[in-house]
Amino acid sequence: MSDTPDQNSTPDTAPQRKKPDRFEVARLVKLEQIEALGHDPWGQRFDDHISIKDARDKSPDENGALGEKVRIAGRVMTRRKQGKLRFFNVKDWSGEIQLLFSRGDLAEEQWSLMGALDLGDIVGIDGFMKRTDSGEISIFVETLTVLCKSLAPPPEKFHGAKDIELLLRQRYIDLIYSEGVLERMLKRTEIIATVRSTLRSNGFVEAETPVLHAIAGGAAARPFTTHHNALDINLYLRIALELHLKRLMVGGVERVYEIGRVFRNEGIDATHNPEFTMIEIYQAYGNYESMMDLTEQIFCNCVKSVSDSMVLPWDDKQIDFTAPWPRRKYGDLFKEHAGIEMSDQTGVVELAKSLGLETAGVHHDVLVNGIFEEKVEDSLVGPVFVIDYPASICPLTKRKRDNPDIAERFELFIHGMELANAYTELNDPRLQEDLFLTQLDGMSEEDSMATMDHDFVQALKVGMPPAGGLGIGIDRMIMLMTNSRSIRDVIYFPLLRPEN
RNA sequence: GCCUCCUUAGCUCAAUCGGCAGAGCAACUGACUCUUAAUCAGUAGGUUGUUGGUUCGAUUCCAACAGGAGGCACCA
Repeated sequence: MSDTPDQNSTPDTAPQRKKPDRFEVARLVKLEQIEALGHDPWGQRFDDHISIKDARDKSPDENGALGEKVRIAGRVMTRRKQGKLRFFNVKDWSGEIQLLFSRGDLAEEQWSLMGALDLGDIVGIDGFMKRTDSGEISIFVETLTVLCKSLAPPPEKFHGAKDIELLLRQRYIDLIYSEGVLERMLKRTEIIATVRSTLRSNGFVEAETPVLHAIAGGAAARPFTTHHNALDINLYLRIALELHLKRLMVGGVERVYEIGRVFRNEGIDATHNPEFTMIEIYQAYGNYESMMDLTEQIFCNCVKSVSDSMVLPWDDKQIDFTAPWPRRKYGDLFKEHAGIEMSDQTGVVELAKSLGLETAGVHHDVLVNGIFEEKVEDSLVGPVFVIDYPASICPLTKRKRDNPDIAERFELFIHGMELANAYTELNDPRLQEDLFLTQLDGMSEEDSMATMDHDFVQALKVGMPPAGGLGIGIDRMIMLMTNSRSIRDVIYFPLLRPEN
């Protein structure tokens, strides 16, 4: 390797500097103008500025009046010329404000510097609060500081960028120029902070468990696989947080949760991204009913953190989060919507066939659940807890003491979407071992969670207290609380196929 | 993985029943001291996603490929 590579011998395959387009060329000219005026086009530390929102609050009330001196920083969004007056709109993450440059009042050098600004540049401003003659809250600029030259042109100023692919690939464009995108993502942060504070106030501690798993357990999903070179072993990206958190409960961490990314190698659509954020929460000496209470508390606190009302808009509908939420038995809902008892062996097979489900050699409860998903889930407006699932499809769940065919499990549904899944956790190691070995008829290995994890069984043998466990799909929860139709609206960088 | 649809200037969109590809914004040049998506006048800006095919001629028709959207399947 040479420190002074011969540029003439650069092979064609070497990465090349991208040639500036005509827009970049025009902006580079401005950049040189800024440098020629003795300014740094890339800016420096800019202390003691206030948010644009706070600046706006300092505005004088009377049109034409000059107010107090302020310092702000932000990105140039729009620009209007009116002879020797120039108006700029500048935005930071708190809001937007108009700047007013006056040729007659500004130093000649400053006027030239302003002339080298482009849409998208980031500027620091010292000036006086002012209301213009038409009443617009503005800053009458005294000193302009260039903080960052933008070399790429912004999207169309009125319609903005509309191309979904562009907005997702260049999410920063979406954040800057699409109405409400940044605000929505900041709400996400606020909601997750509220989840944490709610759990903290209930005595839960946060843990970090491995992302790389030797056995991808705790849920039914196809995992991503990877390889560790030094150990020469294949590993899986986790599909759930469950089994490690339960090991922690064995270890005496009595109230524990993790907010973490999990990975499932499945299809992508409005409610599925290959990597998504889950929270799983475990409470020793609780059960699924205590987890329902906790679920309500978490959701309600989160709603309060982003809204004044417990009723949030959802498309042309609404969601009323006011607790308590109904708790409906799986079997009752099944009978209500399917018209038959779920214990009706022949009836279930006939109904499954009429719905086009494969029935040959398929376990009764698998058919029941297939029918439930077809006939019931979409009609669950909620919020509603569906409780008491068929035990055979719940291999990590404690059975009801008086009925081993029913598992103490609930799922939370809102507008047909599954938001949470919770159990009274199975802590009988011998039953757990049996269930890991049980391959339900008609279920693939991936679907059945029947992956033996001897170490987890060993942990249960050491002894896990009776407990409630709860998992919530954080992205979906945020979708509901921000009226977002797609999971990609609440994830900064959803997965896209790479270009080229 | 399967089906249908989409891809035109930096952005938002037109148009071509197969015959020189057009606007607005943005850019550039001027005029304008209270404007606020859009003042006025002018200039420039295109391998119509890529590669083939049909044709005198393809941006338009056909095929393959790439990326995207919706639906199905899978899943939370």
